[in-house]
Amino acid sequence: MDELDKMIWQTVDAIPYGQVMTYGQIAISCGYPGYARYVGTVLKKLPPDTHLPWHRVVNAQGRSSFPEGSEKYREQLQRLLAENIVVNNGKIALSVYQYQ
DNA sequence: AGTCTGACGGGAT
DNA sequence: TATCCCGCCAGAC
Repeated sequence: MDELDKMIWQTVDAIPYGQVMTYGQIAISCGYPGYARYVGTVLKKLPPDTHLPWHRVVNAQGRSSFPEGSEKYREQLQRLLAENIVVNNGKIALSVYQYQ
């Protein structure tokens, strides 16, 4: 799955500022439908100091997949807000911010 | 080989 | 809208 890992990195790296993509959507665009969970495991392996915009990846419900209240959860929302993305009660309007 | 664990998703209720 | 439940898939044991 090393090739897939690279494709996922590239896909995430290509998400424009101010927009987001879902795990499942990334898996599909990489040619691996059904690999949403794997996208998550790949992002989890990223080094803490990565430059990849991992915060632009949310789940199909338009929410952060980190436990509410956790450090990562707050960091992701903070980064999204910094990109002028509106977050209502932890929810992001995919109809507005999802990158196609 | 069997079981459990996730940064998941979708359908049923 | 909110749970709940089940299918999904690689990886760690």
